[in-house]
Amino acid sequence: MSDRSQFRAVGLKTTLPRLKVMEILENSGERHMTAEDVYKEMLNLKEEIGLGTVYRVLNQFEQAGLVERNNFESGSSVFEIKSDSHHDHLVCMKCGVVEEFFDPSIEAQQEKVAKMAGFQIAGHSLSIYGFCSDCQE
Amino acid sequence: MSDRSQFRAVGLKTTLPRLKVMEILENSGERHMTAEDVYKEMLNLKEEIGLGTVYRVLNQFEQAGLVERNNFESGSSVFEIKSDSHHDHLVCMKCGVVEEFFDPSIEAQQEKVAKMAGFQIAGHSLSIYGFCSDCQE
DNA sequence: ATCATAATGATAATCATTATCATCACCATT
DNA sequence: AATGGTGATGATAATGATTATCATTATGAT
Ligand SMILES: [Mn+2]
Ligand SMILES: [Mn+2]
Ligand SMILES: [Zn+2]
Ligand SMILES: [Zn+2]
Repeated sequence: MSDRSQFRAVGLKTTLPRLKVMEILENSGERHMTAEDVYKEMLNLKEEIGLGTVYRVLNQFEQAGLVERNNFESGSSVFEIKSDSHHDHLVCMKCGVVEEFFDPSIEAQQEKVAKMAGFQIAGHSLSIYGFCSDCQE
Repeated sequence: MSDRSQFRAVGLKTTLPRLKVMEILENSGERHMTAEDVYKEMLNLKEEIGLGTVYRVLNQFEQAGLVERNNFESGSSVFEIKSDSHHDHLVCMKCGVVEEFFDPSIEAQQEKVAKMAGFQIAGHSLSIYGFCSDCQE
């Protein structure tokens, strides 16, 4: 479906800033961008936008379930288009590259752990920090 | 060993602020405190200290391996005395209670995932968010 | 085309945290 | 025990990320 109809579906007006932010998230090589990243890319593309609008729009997209926020220990949130399938992350502490993975047995064990503790799971965040193959030694 | 000798072992002078911060981390019921939490508790106990000093000292303790920092998605870091054994966390999204767990099979799977991706693991952060047994319905 | 309403952007404000720096306290040495 | 060099402290200002405000503007239903 088009961004236009996506927006309509979640009750957000179709505006140029929203279209542009979504377009950047979809087309930029980076799958995990900070608000600042999006803003700078916007300027690159000669688009006018306020940084505050980028933050506001990203929050709305998150609320609406269109994007996902992740907090790697970098000080600022990163956003990515929300896909139908869940995944967790491997983060390189040198070059910053982020790899995604999904491990069914880890997911299953989390359920068990939560049940054991009497917790009703709403979500989880698993980030493995280390050095990617290009950044060792 | 005493805090005094712990400090000496990592090259930190034994000062009143450091002793007090460590004491609060050891004796407060809360196992996961923000810098602000520590600061307020300090004031409760009628101790003079600057908030900046709390931040500084907590960072030094972290650097020295005496305390551990965790970033639950709350906006501010929480600190706890570093224990010899690693653990991960279950965080209640309503009352904020934090439970700790250790699951060997999850730990082992993480190693496999990292190996598969060519990553050399340095650490990881797993937080399960949900509702504790007291906060459901 | 009109118009109520939602959205934008410039700006100020907030929040957590860190940097500065003059003063002070710890502790090895005398 | 007194001294002195160096590390530590606390008041304050600064920073970085993010959010709030609000007058102006754009959207979309009519
Ligand atoms: Mn991802
Ligand atoms: Mn813990
Ligand atoms: Zn790397
Ligand atoms: Zn609870």
